[in-house]
Amino acid sequence: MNFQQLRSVRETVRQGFNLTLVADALHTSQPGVSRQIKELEEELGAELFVRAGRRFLGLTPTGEQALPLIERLLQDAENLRRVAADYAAADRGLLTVAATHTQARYALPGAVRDFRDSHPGVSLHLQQGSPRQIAELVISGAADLGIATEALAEYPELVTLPCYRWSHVVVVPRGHALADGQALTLERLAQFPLVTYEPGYTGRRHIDEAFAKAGLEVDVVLAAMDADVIKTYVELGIGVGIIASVAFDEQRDDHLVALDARHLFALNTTRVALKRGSFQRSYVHAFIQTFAPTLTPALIERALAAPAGTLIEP
Amino acid sequence: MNFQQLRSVRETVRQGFNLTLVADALHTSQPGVSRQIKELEEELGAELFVRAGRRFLGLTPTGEQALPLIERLLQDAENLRRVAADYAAADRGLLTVAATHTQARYALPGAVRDFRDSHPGVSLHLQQGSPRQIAELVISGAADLGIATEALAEYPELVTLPCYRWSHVVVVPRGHALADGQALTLERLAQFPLVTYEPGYTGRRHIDEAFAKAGLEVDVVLAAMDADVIKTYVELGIGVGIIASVAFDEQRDDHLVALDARHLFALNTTRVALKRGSFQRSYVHAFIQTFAPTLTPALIERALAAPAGTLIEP
DNA sequence: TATCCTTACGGAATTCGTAAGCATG
DNA sequence: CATGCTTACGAATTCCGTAAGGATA
Repeated sequence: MNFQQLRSVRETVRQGFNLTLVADALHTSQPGVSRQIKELEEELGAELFVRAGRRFLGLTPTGEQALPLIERLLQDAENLRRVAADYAAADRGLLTVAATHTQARYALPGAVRDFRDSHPGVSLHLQQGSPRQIAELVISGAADLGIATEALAEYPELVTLPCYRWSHVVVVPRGHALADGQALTLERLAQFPLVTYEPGYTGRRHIDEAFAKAGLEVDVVLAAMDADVIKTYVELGIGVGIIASVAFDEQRDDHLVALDARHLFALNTTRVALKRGSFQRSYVHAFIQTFAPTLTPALIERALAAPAGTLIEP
Repeated sequence: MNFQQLRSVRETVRQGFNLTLVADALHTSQPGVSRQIKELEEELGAELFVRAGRRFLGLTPTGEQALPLIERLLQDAENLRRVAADYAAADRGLLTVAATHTQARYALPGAVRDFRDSHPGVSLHLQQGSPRQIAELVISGAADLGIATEALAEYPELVTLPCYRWSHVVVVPRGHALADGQALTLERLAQFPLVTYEPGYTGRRHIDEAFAKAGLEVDVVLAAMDADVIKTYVELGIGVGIIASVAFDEQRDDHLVALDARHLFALNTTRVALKRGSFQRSYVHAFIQTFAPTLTPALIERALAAPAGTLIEP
């Protein structure tokens, strides 16, 4: 039994049981992968994969039970490397953060600046994507941590912890009818065409839920993945914008007016996600605590070690 | 990184940092072990062992943190083999039970007979030893499970579960002064020379505690590791015996009289011990449930997966 | 017939044990 | 000077990629 065999098995599942893709992903030859799997199965004395002739179709019951062990073996091998790397040079390395546009653009800059000052030896990579892409990046190990408001908590492979809560604001051009000082209600809002986030992004779910609960039909004339795009179209008069409050900047956005909307839409919680069972290097802890001071290393380590389903929060 | 390197590290710790002993234990050459460790340290970029010149003295902080990961890696490799073996031939294999003499002689025979009938393909090895030896056998992997009344719960590497409770009896030759029908008390007992178990065996702790609590000095003229020896000397008139109630057989021991002593000494709990984090083959679960029907596979698996310190009992 | 896995083969790299060397209590 | 780890070296094994083969949708 060796790690290359285990990697081949894990990657075969990840790549949907296509050994050719596995070989590409592992930067090796396809017959090599074929051999790795065959030799592991021979050593174990049991087949891990269901085959139809020469095609791989899925996992056998043995494979189903073996896969979590294989995942943990490879995770622990990675953890071991991290432990050593952390002792060898605690303040040098690579930190890959996966975040949504909103986080990367509005929430992270402060933490990134502070972290770069305190950890000049760590090179920081910022990956952007949808919440689900972020989750996959963290699960696959391509990113050390993910930050998003949606979806992350749905993945049992991830440990998520709350960073901060925020609400939406409504943005309109100066002089817009909604900016008349009267109370903002869902009913009034629903009378205008709206410009807001794509479904699955940045609290869009809470927006839809609020209107649905009030029995209101709304006209979303334009949906975008980030607040910059939304604000641009609001400035053009296309409709009324609904964006995260952090995404509004009094000075930069002085053509617009922001109207508090926390009484209209449920509060959102932005969460950080780490791969369950992973060991995190000290600078990863440092970064998270810079971003969300309540998330101490001890708390995070406890959450990482807990089995799926356990609730550990500050 | 490969498993042989990890095995070398684990064994080096187990063998007290003597590579020559490690080589023997792993059935390889001493320079081989030396190389495995060196290459792993080179790959990790950190030293795991503290050296004084050419001698190994102990673990570095890196090594201290790495060791639990290495242990779990090797355990999971073993677990993977067991999963596969169980699917390949669930009813064939080797079951090694480590137990004290008392358990092996008086408690286990029924379970062993039933298990042999139901699992003819499993060859059963019975290892005997002191509770601490039993614990070490299970921790090292030389035994699948351990059964004893003492000490097992002290090892964080083990998961222990209660099998049954029992009390002591006092045994005397027929016609002995204590067999006069009057109530048995610690005070009366303390007037006679005693023959009982060695310290650390079969509830001896509760015997000592009872006398100590009553402020009584006792004269243990002979201590033995098993009830057969004790009974033999009681028959010879050397003293009054205190043994586990299961160890008294009305018919076989008809030269002796057993006097109930459950009001004198605290109840004892015999426990089964498994290595924490291990996967157990189905016949191991079958054996345990034959011995202690309350210990279901689901319960045991939950206990095995729990971190040290968690209490999971029926 | 294109896709996908297995088998065959040969060179390269790795592995491992023996023998010799060296430091230390 | 005996113990215990490292280094050196050569043989054996293992590993891996290329090329060819066979099954299936």
